[in-house]
Amino acid sequence: MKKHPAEQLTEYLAGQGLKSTSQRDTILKIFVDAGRHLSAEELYARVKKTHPGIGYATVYRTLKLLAGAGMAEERRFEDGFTRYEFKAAKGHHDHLICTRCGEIIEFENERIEALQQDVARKNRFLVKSHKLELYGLCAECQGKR
Amino acid sequence: MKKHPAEQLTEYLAGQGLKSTSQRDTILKIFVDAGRHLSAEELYARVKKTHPGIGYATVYRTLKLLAGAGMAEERRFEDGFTRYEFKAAKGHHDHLICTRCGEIIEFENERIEALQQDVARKNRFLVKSHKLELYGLCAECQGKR
DNA sequence: CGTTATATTGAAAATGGTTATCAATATCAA
DNA sequence: TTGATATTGATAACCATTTTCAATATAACG
Repeated sequence: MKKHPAEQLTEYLAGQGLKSTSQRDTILKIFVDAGRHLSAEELYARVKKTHPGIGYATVYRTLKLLAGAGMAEERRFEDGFTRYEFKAAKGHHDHLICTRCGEIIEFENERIEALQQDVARKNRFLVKSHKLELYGLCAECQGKR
Repeated sequence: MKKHPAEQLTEYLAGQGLKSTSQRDTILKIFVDAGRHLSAEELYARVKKTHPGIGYATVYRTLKLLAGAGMAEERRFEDGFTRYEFKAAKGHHDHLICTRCGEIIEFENERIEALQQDVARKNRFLVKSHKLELYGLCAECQGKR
């Protein structure tokens, strides 16, 4: 049975001998509700609106914590920004990134994954993870000049 | 007729109304000779050995310049380091990256590229560039614990 | 319940890679 | 040569992210 993110976090903290705090719960909730691909700064901005008392560092720390707990993934896109993505139980996926408006579209393609394994095999390489990003213009932005 | 990198750079500089300098020539030569995937810091270290007078900033600036000239490509890998890759006339390729020893193996696979286009088409996305990186252990490192 | 050891917090300082500043210098067209 | 200007080296500035540290909150224990 799948648990709420909040419970997941609580269990993780207990298991690690760490403590539950209202800040962590708050940040997690806002992170999950916000959708995906948030930078620490963006998340902090959202947190600040309803919880002005929470500090910048705590947002950063919590994001790292969530990554450690396997609940968030840290991603560096080619534009230089590091963003975090909430990691539900859903499978691996890759990204289409619009370089004009910043939109990020997710996709998965198991044939590509299979071919990646072929490549790895030929190089006697053991793949642990991968990253595939296609940069260009989304449908919207192709019309604009 | 293909030109030496040095000539390429000279032509680019002249075309842009910029000036040729011994520092730029030196840095370019060392960059090209060094192989690929150098960080600015690594390149600076090599430059310093034979040309202690050349400054840190000049290495950074020259790398940016080369990127602007289309002679180098800036790449951010997931480990957080930005590296530059000398860009010869050779086609696009992707990377296998060993997370233990840092080795970087290049590969190309046109079937993967074709599938990427399929994905893009389905999303009405116009791909300008892409990045595919497989992280894991190289043959060497799989043996070690 | 209080107590207590210790994890966490917020604010601010520190860090690390990269870029900007600036006076001195080199380049190149005239 | 000269002169306008691009470039350089040293250093300060930047900016996102981390670390530090004293104050505070948490959770286990008595």
